[in-house]
Amino acid sequence: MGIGTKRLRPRKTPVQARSVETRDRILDSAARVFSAHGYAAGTTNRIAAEAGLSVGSLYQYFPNKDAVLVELVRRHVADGTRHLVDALGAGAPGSLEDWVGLLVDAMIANHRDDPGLHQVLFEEAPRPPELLAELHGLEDRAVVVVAGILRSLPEVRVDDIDTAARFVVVTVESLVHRVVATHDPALDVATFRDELVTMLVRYLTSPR
Amino acid sequence: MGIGTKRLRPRKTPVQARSVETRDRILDSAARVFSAHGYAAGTTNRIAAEAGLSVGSLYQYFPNKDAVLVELVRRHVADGTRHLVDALGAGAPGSLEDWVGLLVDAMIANHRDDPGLHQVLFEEAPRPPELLAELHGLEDRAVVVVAGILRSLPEVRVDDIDTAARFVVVTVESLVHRVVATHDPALDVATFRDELVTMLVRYLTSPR
Amino acid sequence: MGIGTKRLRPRKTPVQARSVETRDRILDSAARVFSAHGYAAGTTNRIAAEAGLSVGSLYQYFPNKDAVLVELVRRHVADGTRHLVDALGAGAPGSLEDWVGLLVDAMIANHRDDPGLHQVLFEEAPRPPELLAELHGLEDRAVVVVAGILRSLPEVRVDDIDTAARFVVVTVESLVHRVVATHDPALDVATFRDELVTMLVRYLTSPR
Amino acid sequence: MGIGTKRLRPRKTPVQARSVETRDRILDSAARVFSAHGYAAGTTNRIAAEAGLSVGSLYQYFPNKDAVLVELVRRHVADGTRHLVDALGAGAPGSLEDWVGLLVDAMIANHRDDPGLHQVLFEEAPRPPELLAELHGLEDRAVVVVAGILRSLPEVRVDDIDTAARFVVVTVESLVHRVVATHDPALDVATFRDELVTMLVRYLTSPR
DNA sequence: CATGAATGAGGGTTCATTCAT
DNA sequence: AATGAATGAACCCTCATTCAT
Repeated sequence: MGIGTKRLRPRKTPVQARSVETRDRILDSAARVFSAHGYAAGTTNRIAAEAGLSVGSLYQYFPNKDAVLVELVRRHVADGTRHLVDALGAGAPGSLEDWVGLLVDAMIANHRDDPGLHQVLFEEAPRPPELLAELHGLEDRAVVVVAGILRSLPEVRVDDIDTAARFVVVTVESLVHRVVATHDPALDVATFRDELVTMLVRYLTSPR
Repeated sequence: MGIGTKRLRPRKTPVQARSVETRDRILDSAARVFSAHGYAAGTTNRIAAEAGLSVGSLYQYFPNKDAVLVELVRRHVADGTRHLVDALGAGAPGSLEDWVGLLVDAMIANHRDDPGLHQVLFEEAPRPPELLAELHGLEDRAVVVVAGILRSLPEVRVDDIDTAARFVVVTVESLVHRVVATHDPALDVATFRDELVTMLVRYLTSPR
Repeated sequence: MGIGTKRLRPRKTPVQARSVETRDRILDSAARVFSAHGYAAGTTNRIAAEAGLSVGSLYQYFPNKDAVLVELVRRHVADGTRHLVDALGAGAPGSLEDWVGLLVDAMIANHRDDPGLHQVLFEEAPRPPELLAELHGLEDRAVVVVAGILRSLPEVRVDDIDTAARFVVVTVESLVHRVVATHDPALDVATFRDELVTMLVRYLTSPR
Repeated sequence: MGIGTKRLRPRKTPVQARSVETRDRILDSAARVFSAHGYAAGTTNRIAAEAGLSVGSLYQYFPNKDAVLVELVRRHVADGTRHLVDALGAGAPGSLEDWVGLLVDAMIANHRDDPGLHQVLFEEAPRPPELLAELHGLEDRAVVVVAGILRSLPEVRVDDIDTAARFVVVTVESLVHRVVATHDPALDVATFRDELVTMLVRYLTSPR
């Protein structure tokens, strides 16, 4: 399901430690190369060279260029998820504002790691359907978590918590992406963060 | 002014009706081709063929592929601006909610024309600095307009109207883009629109 | 003979004054364009534009680009011949050294008119066989003239006057071309001229 | 040094025997193709095909078409230099006439290898400034060598040996080029050679 | 497993030439 | 005669992918 297509499945399931390490090295250099040169100019030769390998070797770990991309996205998403889980799962922050702040900060952190790479991965590069499906799945999980939190907070007053949760997730993701990726000189990240938190809190607590 | 670089300036300034028409036909087919195949696969030959011309003719109207793209963006932006001006300038809608609704609807209309094209134009394709500058200029103008409206409405309560105006503009743009471009099965456009309006109204009117 | 090929014959024999004038205008601009941009970058469109015409009109006076080139060479050669005839036919200069000086100076004058054009015409551009034949014919005529002069001068002592005459013609042409066309910083034209005259005089007068 | 521009530097410095061989094969076929078709019609595809390779391979050894040309010129010049050094360095030929004959013969040999190629290389094709500079350097070195020889010969009587040496070098080069490259039916190479030697000897030995 | 030379389809772009007006 | 838009073959070059070693 999803990633089952033969075209994108890794050629070998890495069981030996050495293989895993090489695979990761390739992904790391792919990240650097894409981030620095963009998707189109991120050639497989460049990636291999950056990893200290020959192209041939790269093709023993990934069936084609897109597979590298997909794996990169997957890794990036996993990192993001970990950021979020770590942040939200750390303890009971108390107020809604605290929760929302946590959410926004985690998302910002996630994008800040490497804005260039993020832009390539989520805008410039072609995203095969299996990737989109996976991203939607991730969004769904995030919505579930957020909905759970919202339900636990008495100050939250919305008609439909699930809808609100999804809207919050999408909003945070889109806006953070927009602000970190675009280098908008008119928008300072700190004040942006505060306005975003304010907006979301008001959205979730205003009386009908 | 703006895109003054020789590299991207249209090759002939069309004065005769025939030329203008051909130019537009090229842009129309470019829109269709980019939308259907993406930027990289949208070859100049394909665009020309789709327009019922030969490549050579395309290059009599545009100095290179990127210039076609730039012109397309510019046309798209002009359309969007017209949408907005028409909507906001039509009359005095009265309440803040009406105004915000107008803004959101205009933006949705703008994206709905051709979501695929929008995605190519603003994400996938390379955007030369001139274009980015122009887009920032557009955003600035929108912020000025919105700030003017906010200032005229007594129910608006924010610390800094300019910051709020920019935040509103960016939010509407980003979220509408996200929802219309991405085919998120879990997000219905109608309810999304209502939630967005609600959120913005609350953001702008809640007591501090 | 020679220029009889259909491919290069001018499309119309210009009988009306207007036509002749336009033809010349085209050749003039071709000269300017070739000289400034080289043969490859001297496009027919550029030539026509420089002449204040459309490409279509150019093709009513010349069947193709090469025909323009050929005509240009022919004109250039005719000018050169006139230079030479004027110089050598002016009167009786007397000594061999005077004659040789005249020959060399005429050749230098001929090249100096437009070194860039000369280089394009005689090096860079493709020279169809009919052109080569014509140039050889020109050389032959020059050899005859020079041989006549040599024969009339008592100080000339060579075994075979015809061979010597041809050798002189070729030498003058080649060396002048070389020095004027190439911008050799180590070779001053004035001293070069003197050395050349000296060399030729010695060649023609030394005792066996 | 010399051709330092990135644009023309060979793509890989060949260290393995295989690579060197392929590189040479490409240059050889480039020589054949340029010689037969001229520069403009000597397409990279044709060159690659003639070498039994695909275009892609050609571009692994040379960054662009001009780089092939430059390398060809350099090789040609190196061959010529070797010809000359071998000839002049072989021993003490004795008389001035012997020396001059050696020089002329070496130059003829150099051009005879492939007259067509020579014409393309030094006339038709675009010569980047780096190349011109290098050629001037070569000329300078030749002038130094010739001047040294002239100085050692008592029969030489000229005012300025350096000027004379340069004049001799330029003359030999230009005339040999002219005669070998042009297929002048009226000029037999053997008699041309004798006349040239005669002329130079007289130039260098006649009493003032 | 690794290497890197080789492949070749395909892309952007130019320009001599034609032809409808 | 003149125009200039239109044509399209041909060019240079790139890069994902393969394969002999």
